Amino acid sequence: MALVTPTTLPAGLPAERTRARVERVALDLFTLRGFENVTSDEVADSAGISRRTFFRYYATKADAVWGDFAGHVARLEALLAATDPAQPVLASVCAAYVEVNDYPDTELPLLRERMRLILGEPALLAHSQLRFTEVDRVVARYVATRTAASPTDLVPRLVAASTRAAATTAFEAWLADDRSTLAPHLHRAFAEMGAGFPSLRR
Amino acid sequence: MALVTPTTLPAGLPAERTRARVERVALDLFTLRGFENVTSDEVADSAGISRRTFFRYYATKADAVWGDFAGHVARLEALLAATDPAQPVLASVCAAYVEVNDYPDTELPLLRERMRLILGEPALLAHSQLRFTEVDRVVARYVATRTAASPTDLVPRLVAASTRAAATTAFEAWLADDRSTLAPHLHRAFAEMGAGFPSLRR
DNA sequence: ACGTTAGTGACACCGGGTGCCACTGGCAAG
DNA sequence: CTTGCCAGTGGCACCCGGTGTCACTAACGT
Repeated sequence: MALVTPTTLPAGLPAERTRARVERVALDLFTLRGFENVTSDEVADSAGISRRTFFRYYATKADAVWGDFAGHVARLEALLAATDPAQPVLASVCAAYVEVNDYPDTELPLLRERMRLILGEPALLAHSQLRFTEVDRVVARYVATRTAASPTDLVPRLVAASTRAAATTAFEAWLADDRSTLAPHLHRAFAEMGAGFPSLRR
Repeated sequence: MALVTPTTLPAGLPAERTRARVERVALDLFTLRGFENVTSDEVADSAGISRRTFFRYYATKADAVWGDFAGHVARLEALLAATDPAQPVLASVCAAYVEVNDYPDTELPLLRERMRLILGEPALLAHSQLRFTEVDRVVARYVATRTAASPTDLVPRLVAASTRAAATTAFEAWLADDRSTLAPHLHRAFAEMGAGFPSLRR
């Protein structure tokens, strides 16, 4: 059959890096021709798997874009859990956001491609709401424990929702400028918000 | 045929209140059995129109839940445009949010049903992101003009995203307590955020 | 009486997503 | 080695949301 990368897989066990390959193919196709203009059939074919198998890997066409987002959320949760209790709550959340998004340089192009799709393609933007809800729950839980409140109370939810909004906005600003790095935008957004938007007190 | 509310419509001109009837039927069915468990066929049938016509009224099954949201956004925009320039920017945005959501008591049950669906049903929550983006653009434009910035700059976007996050959180808190009114939650959320979350400075 | 026009419903079609089943290969037990 | 189990796969049929097309019908102006 194939010498290096088999296009047709053996029907029995899957190749080890199938997921990674599918995600690369999906990202490239979506970036090239737009999320809505690429059918899941095409992605599956290009990755050398059947449509049925594609939907066993990813519950949704959109999910193929997100990579290991559950791991991302888990990392954030771990960072929050390991926070110094002496640090103010809001600062802890912002710091955790910054740290969890501190990717090595080699992964930055991939991250850009991913986020450009997620924030730029309407269908993916809509889907993102569902994914970000997981983040919000983690943050709200943390704030709740730190302030002896319930995760469903207004303040924990509010902190979760607004820090996430700030992070998303920072991402947009980052994407808008190809030469910039993410961290400064995150810091600026969090600083602005944490100080009650001092730059427009008039 | 029917004496009061014809189930089958004349093929020529539509009944005047068709849209209103469809929306009521849709809201009730979705609330009763869940958004995903009701097909657009059922909604159309129950409203006495064909599926095709349903999708001419609403681009999406989800859109049937939103009523005249474009009008809502337009009202918000008008409120912002009519704001006293002496008032601080952030305060103007918050005040506009409060005022545009000041519904008469008679419409409150409807609003609750609507928002409970939108924030509670995953598919509708995802869809909401697309609708809320319209709001964000309006708010960002206003902040941009007030601060002599571009609507795509970080601060205008940030203000839009975070005030909207605060408003959404207030809605959630309102929905969680059947006996409460919306305005106090909005005020609390905006006050918390505008002051940089003073309740967790530790 | 006539053509125009807006709105309607029926039909066929596409694409995302799912349930079901048959198959294939690896692996452990005999 | 053979047998049987098992996870992962692909094919198929199906459901549902959404769209393009077309024929029809009622209201309206001329």
